Amino acid sequence: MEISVQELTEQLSQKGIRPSYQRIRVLEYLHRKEGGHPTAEEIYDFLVNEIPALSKTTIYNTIHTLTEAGLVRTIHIDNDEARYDITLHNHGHFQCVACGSITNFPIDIDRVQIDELSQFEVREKNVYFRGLCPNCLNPTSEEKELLK
Amino acid sequence: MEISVQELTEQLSQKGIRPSYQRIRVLEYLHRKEGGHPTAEEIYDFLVNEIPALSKTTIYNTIHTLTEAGLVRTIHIDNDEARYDITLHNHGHFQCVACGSITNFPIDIDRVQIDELSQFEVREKNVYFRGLCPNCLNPTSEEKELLK
DNA sequence: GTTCCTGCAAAAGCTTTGCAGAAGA
DNA sequence: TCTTCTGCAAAGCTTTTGCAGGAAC
Repeated sequence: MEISVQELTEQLSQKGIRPSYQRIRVLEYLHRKEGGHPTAEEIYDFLVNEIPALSKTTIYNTIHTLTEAGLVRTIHIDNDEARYDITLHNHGHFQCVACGSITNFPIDIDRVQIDELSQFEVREKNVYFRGLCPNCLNPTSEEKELLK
Repeated sequence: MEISVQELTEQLSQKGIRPSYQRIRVLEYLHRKEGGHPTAEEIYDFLVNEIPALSKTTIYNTIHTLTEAGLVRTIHIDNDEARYDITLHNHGHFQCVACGSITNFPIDIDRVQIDELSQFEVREKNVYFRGLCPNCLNPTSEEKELLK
């Protein structure tokens, strides 16, 4: 389901964020790539085609703003690059250690209450699994060639 | 409970890792700091006192070796620095967004099975919560002074 | 003798910071 | 006019890489 520019503008305004063109485009990109966990680089590479003067600094600025507002979630699953996604609940991230791909999976973590954390204010819950994805477990004969 | 050098040596040998002095000391440090989630810097700063010629490269080399062997777990809870700990099961990590401290909490994640991941080989499960720790939620009057 | 390990120096690469100009209220 | 935002350039920092000397087997 496409989200309209108007809806995005409202989302930003409701959070007290000035709906600049760059911010709308970043947010729109993340909505379209929902579950795709793009890196800052990927967001930049795509948007710079439409906004030639775009700076990577703006990507970082924007992501920080959106993250603080709770519209975007930052994923630190490995050490290479941070990844970003619009905020979704009740799902975890699986990263393949071979190909690096990230897959969402449902997990009912939002309902989990930890007695030992009763004195803590939990604002964000992340579940990261790592291992091998089906593709890397059973590569096709063609893929096996490439891996040689 | 202290772990002896002999036990550490055996742990390494069993994994096919040559039990060099540096590796034993790193592993020993992580055992002593169990649940303390030290950074590479902290490990280095402590051990360089006893091994003056120690290099940070060796810390990284050693950590990688120990991680691959499954003796150590790497924690990427934020973007600043990786943190390391000896492998423990069934616990999650809570990081305070104010003071940065990391607290372990028990969570029965190892038993969790996700139907959607039946085709995946899950090797590692991490649970990261973020929020405010009790100390930062209710700072003492003295601490409030410091924050001004 | 050969393989593995350590550590120095330098490089790599993501992210942040400083700052000036532009845009918006 | 004053605040906020963007983007260029440079810096910051953790981690990795190349390589040579040394240790272990």
